[in-house]
Amino acid sequence: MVSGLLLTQPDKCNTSTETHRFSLIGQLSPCFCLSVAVLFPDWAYKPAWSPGSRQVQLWHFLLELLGRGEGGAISWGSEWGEFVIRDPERLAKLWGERKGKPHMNYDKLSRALRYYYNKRILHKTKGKRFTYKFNFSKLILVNYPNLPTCQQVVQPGASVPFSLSSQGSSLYSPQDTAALLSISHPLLLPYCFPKPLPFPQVHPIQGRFPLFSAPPTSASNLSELSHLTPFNNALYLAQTLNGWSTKSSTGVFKQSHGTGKE
DNA sequence: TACGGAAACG
DNA sequence: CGTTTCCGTA
Repeated sequence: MVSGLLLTQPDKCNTSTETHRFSLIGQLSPCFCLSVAVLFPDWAYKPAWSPGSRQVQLWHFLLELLGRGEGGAISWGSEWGEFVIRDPERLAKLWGERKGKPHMNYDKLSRALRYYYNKRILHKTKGKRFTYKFNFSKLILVNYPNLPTCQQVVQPGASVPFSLSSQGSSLYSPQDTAALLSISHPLLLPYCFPKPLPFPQVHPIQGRFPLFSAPPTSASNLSELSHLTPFNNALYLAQTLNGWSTKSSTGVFKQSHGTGKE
């Protein structure tokens, strides 16, 4: 399933300059009753706000707003990972404030969103106005050491990456729904903030989870994986490589599988 | 409303 | 590099 791929060790080491698109990590937590090695894309791994380093990226910001159910400006859509920008200009203003760009507007923000298409972070939900979708479909959370139990992970009523309102929730008891969600899409954990957080402060996750403080920097060999201490690596996101069929309809696939441009 | 090239910026 | 800015095009 995941053999034969370029691997990186998600801790520290900065010797190699090798490019790495995916990183590999240990095993799923026993919580998921599985034991598999999984890959995750670097975009999903990059820390939101490392102490001294990286700036907030737009998708971090979006997840933050979505996670704390900020309301008005943006909210989850009906499908998994889908979100709707309810007030584009307000969202742009918030983003502008965060980035210190007072002249931010939706035109510019949406350009930034469009740059995510090729990076596979987002794609557009066609036909639905102001509606985009995160590439969460194949994301998996693994190896979450401080993970209490599945039930505690996502509480009923917590913000999840799709709206619970109409569908599904009637089928399950709140507890079941919570457990179900945490299993099927645990990725959202870090973004399900119990309360609004002031951004540059210590992320509640950050202290506990190395993932959010130490970006992956180098490549390592499969053999080195044996040195990986599962419990040092806290929260991992994974994506299978064959996921993701976005632009099939239009047929215009710009930079995909070795097909030269032009 | 949405897309994407191009240039510029920090 | 990840946008920001601007703009022609559909």
